[in-house]
Amino acid sequence: MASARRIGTETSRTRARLLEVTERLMVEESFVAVTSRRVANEAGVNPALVHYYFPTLDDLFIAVFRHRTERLLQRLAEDLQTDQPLWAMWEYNSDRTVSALATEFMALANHRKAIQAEIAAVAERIRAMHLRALADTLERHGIDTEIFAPAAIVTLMVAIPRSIAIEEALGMTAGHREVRALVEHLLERLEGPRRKATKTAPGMIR
Amino acid sequence: MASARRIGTETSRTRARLLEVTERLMVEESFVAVTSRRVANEAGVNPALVHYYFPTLDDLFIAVFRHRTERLLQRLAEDLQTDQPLWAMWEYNSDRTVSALATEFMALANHRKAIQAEIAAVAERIRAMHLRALADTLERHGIDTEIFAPAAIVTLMVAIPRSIAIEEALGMTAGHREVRALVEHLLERLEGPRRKATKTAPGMIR
DNA sequence: GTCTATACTTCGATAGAC
DNA sequence: GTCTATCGAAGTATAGAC
Repeated sequence: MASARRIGTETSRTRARLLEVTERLMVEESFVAVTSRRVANEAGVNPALVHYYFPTLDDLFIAVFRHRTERLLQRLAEDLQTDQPLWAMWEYNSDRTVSALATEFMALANHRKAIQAEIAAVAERIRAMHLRALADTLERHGIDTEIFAPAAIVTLMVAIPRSIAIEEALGMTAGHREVRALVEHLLERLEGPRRKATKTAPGMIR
Repeated sequence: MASARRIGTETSRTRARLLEVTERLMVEESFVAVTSRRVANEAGVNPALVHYYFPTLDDLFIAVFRHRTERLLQRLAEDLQTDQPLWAMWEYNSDRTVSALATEFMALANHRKAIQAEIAAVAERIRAMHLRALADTLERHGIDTEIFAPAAIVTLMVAIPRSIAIEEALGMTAGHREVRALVEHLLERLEGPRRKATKTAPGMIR
């Protein structure tokens, strides 16, 4: 019997609030801002309570990651089951909250190895989902998949909006409008104009 | 008279060593690993000495940034003065040390506002250099600059290798080879095969 | 479920001796 | 130029009262 330490239930409202606060801190500031004291203050509770629900900070970070990931994977799976998977990827990854969180978690993984494996696994899983949704799309549109390999397209649909988001957070703007115009021009040529009412999610870049 | 605190000279060998160690820590671990104690240990000196050369950690980070930036801007300026500026941008940004440092400094800027302005300014300056070098290249090659705007191309030449570098640090590999092949195929069509002996700098990704 | 109290660690920074 | 010594702040984490 190692430890009889108590841990709060997963359905607690307070626990949910701690997750919210942590995620917000990561998006608005950085993962460095996430400390048990800071999270507790923002949530209006005592610091010790953070450790009651999440024994270590790694536990807290991983809980936030899983909580977010579940919702996102679900939404993404639905989005990809249309005839415009490329448009869906592009919009999904252009969501400001999505890209900001992804960036912070990747930076976090650089110095918390316990988290690295989990993040990489989910990222690869998302990439696989993307690839599957794109499997026949390119051939159907008569693309030379020798050069424009599906794996390359998928990687670009993530890489481009993520880099742009990072630069925007820094206050840079040069070239962003032009890149978006270029990509969307190509998407239109491939999949036609974006149909579906783009319910601009909160956190959308523009 | 606010403070008569002493500060070490800029030509000191110890100071240079502290800069080296800090940069290495940022590349190999993360900016979070940079503490006065850690830097001092790695450099084999006393922690107080770090504060002798760099009164605050912000001073240290900014010194590293400027030191690196000077060398890189110089190298970049030379590289761009050829007839293969796109190839030069691509290789420059594919340098592992360059992209890792850029990423860390951007993450650092997220929670040290004193540093944000300086980083953004240099980043915009580099982008402007890129743009200038590319000004006539695209038209000369008969590219439709209405769609393939120079600003978009430049942004992509930075965004793509940087995102790939971040993913690689995480242990991801999917799609990277294919993206490189695609981009380099397009670069060949535009500027011909890469000439110049690519003196693969230390830190090059592959 | 929440808080008080507290142990322990690490960090940034400074004064002053050598 | 470098080190010893030290302060105060902030961090993680735990035990135990309520």
